[in-house]
Amino acid sequence: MLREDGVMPTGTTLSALLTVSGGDAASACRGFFRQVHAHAVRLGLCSNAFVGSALVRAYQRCGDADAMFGVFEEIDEPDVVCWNVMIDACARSRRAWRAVEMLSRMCRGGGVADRFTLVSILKACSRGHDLGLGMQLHAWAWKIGSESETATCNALITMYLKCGGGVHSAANVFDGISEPNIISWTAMIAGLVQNGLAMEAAGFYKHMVRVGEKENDFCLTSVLSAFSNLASLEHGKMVHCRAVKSGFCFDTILGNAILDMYFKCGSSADAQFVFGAMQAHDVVSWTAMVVGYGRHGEARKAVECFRAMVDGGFKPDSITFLAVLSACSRGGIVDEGLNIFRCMAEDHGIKPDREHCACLVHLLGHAGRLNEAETLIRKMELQLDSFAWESLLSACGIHGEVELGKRSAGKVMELEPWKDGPYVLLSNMCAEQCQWREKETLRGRLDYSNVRKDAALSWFPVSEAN
DNA sequence: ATAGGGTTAG
Repeated sequence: MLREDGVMPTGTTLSALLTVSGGDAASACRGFFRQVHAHAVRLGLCSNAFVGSALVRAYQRCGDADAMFGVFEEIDEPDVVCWNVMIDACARSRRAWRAVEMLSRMCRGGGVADRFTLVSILKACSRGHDLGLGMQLHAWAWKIGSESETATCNALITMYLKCGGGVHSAANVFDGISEPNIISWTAMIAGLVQNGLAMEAAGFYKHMVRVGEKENDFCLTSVLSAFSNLASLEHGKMVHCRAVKSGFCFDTILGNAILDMYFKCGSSADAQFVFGAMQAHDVVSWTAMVVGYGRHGEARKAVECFRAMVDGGFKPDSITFLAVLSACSRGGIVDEGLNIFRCMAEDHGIKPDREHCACLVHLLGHAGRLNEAETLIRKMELQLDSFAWESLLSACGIHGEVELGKRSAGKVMELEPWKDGPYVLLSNMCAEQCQWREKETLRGRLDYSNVRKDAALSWFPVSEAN
């Protein structure tokens, strides 16, 4: 409209345009942001601090890091707000340490960091798991007198709980907040769950409800992960009810957490119901369904779900593929699994990593297609990793394939000589095939090398990973 | 006129 009337937009107009069209689907706004950027270039407004910082924020929101750094460098004299916007954008990006680099550039240039800068650097610190830096930042908070300020404390709590600084330090910060808000409570609950303290997190939530703090969708998502970890269907259902009552249940992220909770608490029917009732799905929703069915041994349903997802135009990512492959592997659906593995690179452009390959080796191995499994490992150049070879070795044990078993065991011994597994598995295989002399040789090698078979403890809980 | 804290999938 402005352009049609012959009126020239100013910097104010442009920065307003960039901030108005924000919200959730910022990646869809990329084209629009570029148009505004082009106008700014034409009008010579890129050096303007307001336009520049709005452009940085816009490109950060749609995930275009290159453009983000590009527009920042065009700003003439970045003020503290420009630096803060840029530092925060870095902290949210995949390369969080860039935030710290930016901070030092800012200080070298004579800029003075403030409490907004501090919060962003804390965020970067949490993502980088740097407790040492985090504690220095805590000291800095005291220095500038924001040690009991809510936003600063919230960021400090997250930092302590994500960087392994101990629950006690986080709780201390929480107790020192003059006015804790819902974010403070959520930071504690989420952090406790992440530290394996789901019971404490649940207790914290109860306490929060008792003091009358009003929960929101973010908070309920964290609470759900606590009850999922506790496999407490009853409490999970209660949270689901609260989400429905408060109208939060239309949120996709919360819906994902609810259906995940139902799977983890053993009710795939409820999970399916929630999935059906959700207003919108994303990749996470679909992946959670595939994962859930797979865990419940419903491999067919997992595959159907995967197919429906692709047909519906959703783009599966590497986690989705791992989920569907592992469902096939557990359910013994060999050819379907092979097909999906093939289309992963060919149709979806996702390069299989070691876990995908290990999954497929397991799938082929257990179906007795041992040579195909060996070919796969060699083709994928996974020699540097013994994981796939171990999987093949155990399949050889099941199918009595001594020769291939020896080759696989040899690979494991070569790559990770400290492991006792291959010696034990192989010697048992030789015993079953009555190759007694080989068995004794192997046992002898086990004794001479530094490898010792761990003593078996019949009462010791065996973890799934072994 | 531009800025802050918390969330989901193996």
